[in-house]
Amino acid sequence: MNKTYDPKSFEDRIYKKWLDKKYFHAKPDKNKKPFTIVIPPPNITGQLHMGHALNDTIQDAIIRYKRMKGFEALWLPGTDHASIATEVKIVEKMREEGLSKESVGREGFLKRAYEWKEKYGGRIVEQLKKMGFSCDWDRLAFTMDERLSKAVREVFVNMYEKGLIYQGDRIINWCPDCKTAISDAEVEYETEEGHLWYLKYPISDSDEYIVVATTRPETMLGDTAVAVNPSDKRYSSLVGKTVDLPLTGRKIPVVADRYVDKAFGTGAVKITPAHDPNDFEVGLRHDLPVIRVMNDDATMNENAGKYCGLTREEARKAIVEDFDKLGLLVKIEKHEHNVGHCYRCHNTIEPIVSKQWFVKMEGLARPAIEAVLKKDIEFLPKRFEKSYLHWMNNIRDWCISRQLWWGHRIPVFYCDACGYRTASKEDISVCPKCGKPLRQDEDVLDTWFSSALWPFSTLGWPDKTEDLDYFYPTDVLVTAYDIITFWVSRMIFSGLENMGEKPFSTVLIHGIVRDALGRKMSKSLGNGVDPLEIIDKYGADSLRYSLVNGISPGGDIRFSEDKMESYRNFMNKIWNASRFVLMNCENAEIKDIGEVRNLSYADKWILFKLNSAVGAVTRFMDKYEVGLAASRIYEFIWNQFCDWYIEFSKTELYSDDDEKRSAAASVLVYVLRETLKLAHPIVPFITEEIYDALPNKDAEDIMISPFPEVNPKHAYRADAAKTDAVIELIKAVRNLRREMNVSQNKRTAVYIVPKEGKEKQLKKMSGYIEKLAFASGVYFGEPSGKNASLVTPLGNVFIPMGDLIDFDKERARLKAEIEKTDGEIARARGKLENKGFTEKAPAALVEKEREKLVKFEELKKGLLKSLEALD
RNA sequence: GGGAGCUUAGCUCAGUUGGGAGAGCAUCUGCCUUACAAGCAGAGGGUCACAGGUUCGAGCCCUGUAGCUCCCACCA
Repeated sequence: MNKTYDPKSFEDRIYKKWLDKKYFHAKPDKNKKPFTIVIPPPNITGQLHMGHALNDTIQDAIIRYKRMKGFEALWLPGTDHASIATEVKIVEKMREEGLSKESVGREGFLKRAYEWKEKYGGRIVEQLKKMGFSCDWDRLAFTMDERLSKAVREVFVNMYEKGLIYQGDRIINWCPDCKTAISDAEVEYETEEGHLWYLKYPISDSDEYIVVATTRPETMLGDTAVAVNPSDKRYSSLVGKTVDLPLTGRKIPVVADRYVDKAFGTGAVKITPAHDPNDFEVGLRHDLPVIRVMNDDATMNENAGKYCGLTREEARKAIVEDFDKLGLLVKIEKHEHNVGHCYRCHNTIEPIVSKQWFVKMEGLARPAIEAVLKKDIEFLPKRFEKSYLHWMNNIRDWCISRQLWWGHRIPVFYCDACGYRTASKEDISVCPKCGKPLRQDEDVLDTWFSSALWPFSTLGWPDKTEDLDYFYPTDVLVTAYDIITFWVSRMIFSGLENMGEKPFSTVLIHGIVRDALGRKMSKSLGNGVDPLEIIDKYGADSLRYSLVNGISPGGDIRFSEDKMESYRNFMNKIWNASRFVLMNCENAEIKDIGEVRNLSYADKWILFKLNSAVGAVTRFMDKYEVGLAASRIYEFIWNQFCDWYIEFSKTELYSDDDEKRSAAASVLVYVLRETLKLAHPIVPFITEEIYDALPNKDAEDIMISPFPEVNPKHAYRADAAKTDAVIELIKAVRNLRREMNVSQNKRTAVYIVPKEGKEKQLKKMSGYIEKLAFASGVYFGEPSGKNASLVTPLGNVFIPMGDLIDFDKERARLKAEIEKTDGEIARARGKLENKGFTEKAPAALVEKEREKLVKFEELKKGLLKSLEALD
């Protein structure tokens, strides 16, 4: 083995081995229980980023754990066509070549899009493999695969026929740059410094005016009413009258509507149903006409009269100037407000009335809410249920049509000749009514429409497949909190509606990966970190460990290279501990753990500690607490196995006694093997590489070995406690030496006067004490002369240090110890004198406190004696 | 405007049924001890945001306050 951990020398080789042996492939097996995860499909636009690395490391840890636990574990991978995101990128690229969508046409565009998919979809899969993820690549899915597209059409047509999908003229969020509708969830609001214009609208046939306040003067050309609050006395006389809308020559009514806030602006609002969502609602209530004054590119249209052709910004300027000229501009105030932006291109959204397809949400939301309320589906951590429920409870119909080309084309066919319209699972070209040619809807579906079906479309639905029967519903869905509404909620109602069954039982939420300063990683900031570069530098296992160690569900994590180094060091620690074990296997007979006789205290100690680590890690993994499992493994490997057991074992390994050597080496091999298995779900490469070199393997490869179980034969609680006490003694001696400024390479004799009944264990473990407390020898009995001394639960310890010792220093140290002990005694007494405590606290706790008091009183006695001995 | 979360060592964060405050990194000191200097041994460092309350006992439960973060809504 190499002297240091060198991941590049084995990671790719090991991944290839797993692939060759088909270990990732799952198939229905009646003798095993299924465990299924579907991957949140990465977009084909991008490459692997830290968010994927985190998300998928959690999933891989869970799926590998379940696989080792004997489940038929399926992790189903795939990619998302990401309709708008991809289309934006392709258009950008075409623009660089001097091309446009129009110039290449729909077919030419789609050809390019599929080429893009081949190139980038393939790249991201390769990147996932670099991370060591155990996805079943035989089932790699893509949202626009023929199979998945079939599911999309099935769902669309079914819902269309049930009346759950309808087409309507409604106000939607329009992105003038992407030239498509987007859903409410795709709008991001940002606070902007704007203005509030106060405009005079003359009341018809009078000298009166009503003043309205608006942030969007250019939309006044589409005004079809002025609204005031019904209870607003200032305006009650005007309700029912009309105003002469300036610049247009139209007369529009003054209406009363509760939506108007009396306190804002002038308490009078201009109503533009075609360009404002609230106004649209008001318009419906009062049956107002809808006048669109803008084109799809946000320039003014023919309804804008002389302003036709201007951009919205130019029109605003011109209209305000014209109002001013007419003496109708009252004032302009600064006004901070929120403006919607497209989540893809970041241009300002224009609310526009347009004909779009919608999913009727009310009936779909109800069972989706129920499923969570009755705990059919559980969120981890629970608090995210609230935001899910809040969203579901306030849901509005989902706009699913997009004026794009890249995506699932809406399967609705129109006959222009006879007006026939139908949704069809198959492409049809001739009108069944009149025989004339049919025209398919030009639009495509929202990208989330297909990802909503992911948990079952990837398993073969709508066909009744064996996979679907066996693996659905899936078990846990792992995702960041930022797509709960986009994706998780839509999978839930889609699963319930189409499968009649929830898509998963648990939603495990994690946070997002931030940079070292806590900022979101983003392209514009340029603070993103490429996981592949990190893998290149530190290895995939180090990266995986750094991402999950210590995380808690729902929490964000910060990424820094400092952390990377410490986890790389941990990998190196595992590597070297293993190297030590393997080196010592060479001249000792390795027996199965059940065959080893005469286990030492240290052996029993580590076997006991292993058991409790296995128990804890299992409990954590069962609760999907990967972060806690990782920390527990770290602690066991470094602080127990390496720091203590390996050091203990050296006294046996370097002895002449074959049997002792064999026992120690056998325990080392066993504990290492079980530890590697414990860690394998998180750090698969290094554990596989080492396992391969191990004698006494329990499987062909670690990946398919059984996960460690608590071994009931190793319940050595009492023996472990004895070793713990010796460890405490060793630490006390080290501490004392250090305080006395004894150099580490200077050995000192250690004398022990054991307490009643402690002599046997101390004698048995004196070799450990000698080695680990830097002793020249361990002797029993009290040495003559003056010494530095310690009072420990096992007995009094004396260290004669001759001229080295600084008696004043030792006196001061003992006095400080005594003072500390006095504090402890006072604390324990105080507690025990408190009747409330002795009467109400659990008896065991009170007893424990009594024991402590006795212990500290004895300690003080011993310390006083030591102090006296110095005089 | 509504909701959620956070505030613990210099930094990043754990702390799961309330019973003597933890880790990693950083800092300081000493060690090339034949697995590992990507290491070993030791040390310093915290009124657990603040104020009340419940309790024999609160980092943990309740109420309030302050600061920060995020989500939802989008009053023109």
